[in-house]
Amino acid sequence: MNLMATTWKMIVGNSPLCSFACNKKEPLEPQRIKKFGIEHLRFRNDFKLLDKITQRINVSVSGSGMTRPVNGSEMGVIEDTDFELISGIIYDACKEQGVNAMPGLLCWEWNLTDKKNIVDQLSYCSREGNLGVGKIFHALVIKTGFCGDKIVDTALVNMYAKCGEIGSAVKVFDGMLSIDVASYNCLISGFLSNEMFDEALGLFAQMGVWEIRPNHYTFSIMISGCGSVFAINEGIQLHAHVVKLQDVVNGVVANSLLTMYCKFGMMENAQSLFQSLPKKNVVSWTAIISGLYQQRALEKALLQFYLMRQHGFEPNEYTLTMALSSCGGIKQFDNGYALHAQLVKKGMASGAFVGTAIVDMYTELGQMDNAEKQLQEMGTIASAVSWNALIAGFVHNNNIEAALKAFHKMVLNYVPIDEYTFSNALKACSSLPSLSTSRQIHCWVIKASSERNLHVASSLIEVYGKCGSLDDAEKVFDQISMPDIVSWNCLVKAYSQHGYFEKAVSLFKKMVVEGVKPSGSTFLAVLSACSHCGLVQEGKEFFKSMLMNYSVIPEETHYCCMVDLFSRSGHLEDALDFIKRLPIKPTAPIWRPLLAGCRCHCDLQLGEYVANRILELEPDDASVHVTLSNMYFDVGRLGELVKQRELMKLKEVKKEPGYSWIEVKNKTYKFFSGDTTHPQTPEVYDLLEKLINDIRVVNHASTLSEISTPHTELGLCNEGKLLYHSEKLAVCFGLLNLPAGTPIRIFKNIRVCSDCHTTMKHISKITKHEILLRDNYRFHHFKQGCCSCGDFW
DNA sequence: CTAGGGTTAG
Repeated sequence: MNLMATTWKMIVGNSPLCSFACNKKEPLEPQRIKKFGIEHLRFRNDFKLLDKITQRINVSVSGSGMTRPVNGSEMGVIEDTDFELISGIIYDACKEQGVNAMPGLLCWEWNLTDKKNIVDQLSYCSREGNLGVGKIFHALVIKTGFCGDKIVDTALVNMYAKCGEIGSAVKVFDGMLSIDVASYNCLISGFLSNEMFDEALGLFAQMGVWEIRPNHYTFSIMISGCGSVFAINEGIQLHAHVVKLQDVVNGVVANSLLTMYCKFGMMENAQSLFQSLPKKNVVSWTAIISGLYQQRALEKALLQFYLMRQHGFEPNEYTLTMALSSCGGIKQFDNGYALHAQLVKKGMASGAFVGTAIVDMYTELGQMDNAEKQLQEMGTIASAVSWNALIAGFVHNNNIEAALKAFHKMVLNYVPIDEYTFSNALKACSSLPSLSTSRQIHCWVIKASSERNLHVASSLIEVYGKCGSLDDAEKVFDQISMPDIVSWNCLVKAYSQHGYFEKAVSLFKKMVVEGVKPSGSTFLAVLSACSHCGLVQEGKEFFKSMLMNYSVIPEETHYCCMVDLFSRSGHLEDALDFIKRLPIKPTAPIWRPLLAGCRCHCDLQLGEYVANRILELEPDDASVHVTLSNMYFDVGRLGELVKQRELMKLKEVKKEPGYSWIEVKNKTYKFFSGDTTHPQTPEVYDLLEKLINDIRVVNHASTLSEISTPHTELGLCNEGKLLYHSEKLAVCFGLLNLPAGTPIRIFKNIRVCSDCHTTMKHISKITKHEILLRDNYRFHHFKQGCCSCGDFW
């Protein structure tokens, strides 16, 4: 206990929870006692099952050997000979409820007149959460006249509380003839597990009124409840309380305090409490490891794990999963392997939880082969969670094909699909992006009634946004009852990505009105819309309002967006000025949009300056040389162009992600993606043109991007630039400076003049227009003339 | 009647 005794006294003195010890009132009033009989009888009408059973129970009329249906006044008077009959009925009812193996019921050795047996059965129902059977036993309790017995009634309270029928628990509790601390504990625990913290607190305070002293059970329950609902004040008061009543300080209470502080994130308190524990057990160690783990203090968690082992405690499944996950999180390859090896040795590696944690660890370490192998080794033990971890791993590691394959395999293996699966699979689709696959999954989502799950809905909005199906995105959004910040952001982003600045802003305003505070991502979306629409003034105002009106602190990405806003619109000096006045040291990603702006607006001098700044920060960045070489090409300085290309090649070779591939008819062609306006191999052009229907555009590590029809779109690209154009074919990359993963659109028969392919605006217009006109992905055929120069729009 | 605890998604 790290606080001074006086502090505790102070807290105790002020605590409303500490009143019980001094607040003496009358014991139970007589009315309460009278009431109880009626209360219990009322249950008969409350429960269908109870009715059913009372109808079916025949009671022999004493001495006559005849039976007739029981009536109300005879409740509770059953003769011994009827118990076998009742047992049979209960057995049948249990079977109806799908309970085949009620312990004790099958062996028929128990006696229904035995109170202990009934209590045992009720506790069994509590543990299993089997309300139906519990109610049958309640009926039996009434029949046998055990109601009114303190222990039986307490067991009933417990049963209803644990089965989630808290109202009935309260009823039984209110009807109890005499109440002791155990009954209170059961109901308090029931309130807490049904998320009724205030009621639990009230009941706890009420104990004092009846002069019932809380015991260590009570404290454990209450303290753990405080931890779950983040009731810091109450928790500390209870701690004070426990210190005051030294007789209740035991290991269990101390452990619950420990856990509570961990849940509050008050790790210093937890640590000092932990140090002061004379007898630490596995629970204490687990609590502290878990606390550190949840604070994402993974090194510390791992250290604690090793300390635990040094102190001779055997780690269990729980500690092991946390240890594995920590190794993954902080990329401790060696420790991860060592743990895995030990687990294999102990035969624990294929356990459901530990096994999944191993899968997850390998995905975090980027070793998807090992992750997949582990999943295979788990065989049928592998749960939906294990599969989800694998799929998410593939998505994170940008292997979309493998992610979808794993999803498919999951389905083939009859692993139940859940909301995590949907979310992961949709994420994979949005990386392609593939509208047809997304729609298929959406159907599935609807069938599984998961469309209101926030994660799934947001994934759907995202994927429809990526595919350009803004109507669908909006429809999904409208179905959400309580959209949260992420769902809002997805929708704002969808509109922003497609250049609907006004719509994005009106959504922004709407979310503010509806009381959702915009986040960094919201501003990113809005700023990027400004940037692509050339709205410099609006962008500047939004940027200003971030911190001033919404207290969102701008981050690197926002700075990039602002630089892009200035650069794209030709305000190169403003961009430079903005960078120079940043509160942080400018990074390469902040400089890059300015370099792109220099190219578009033909400022070679500034371009060279910016290029050097980027190369200072990231000497291996080949794309800088690509841009520079193109700029030299533009002004005809071929000597320098060649120099840059040489530099570029040297670096690109080292940096594989600098390449993309185009796969045509199973042949793969490499091309440069650093700057997509860079001339490609003529061979690639020819094939593109000839085999447009077969095109597969592939980027970076992924090996497959599905193109379902020639007019759907997919692909990944950094910058929205015209990749290639001719009279017959134009491939536009992305929607202008959008993140990797933005769709590539393929247009046929577009006439574009050869000058304007460098201007961003025109592509944005093509894209926007195409989307506006899109009707089941039909092409839009452009008229004669250039959209940029010919004032087509 | 009581304490503890892990893995997956937007």
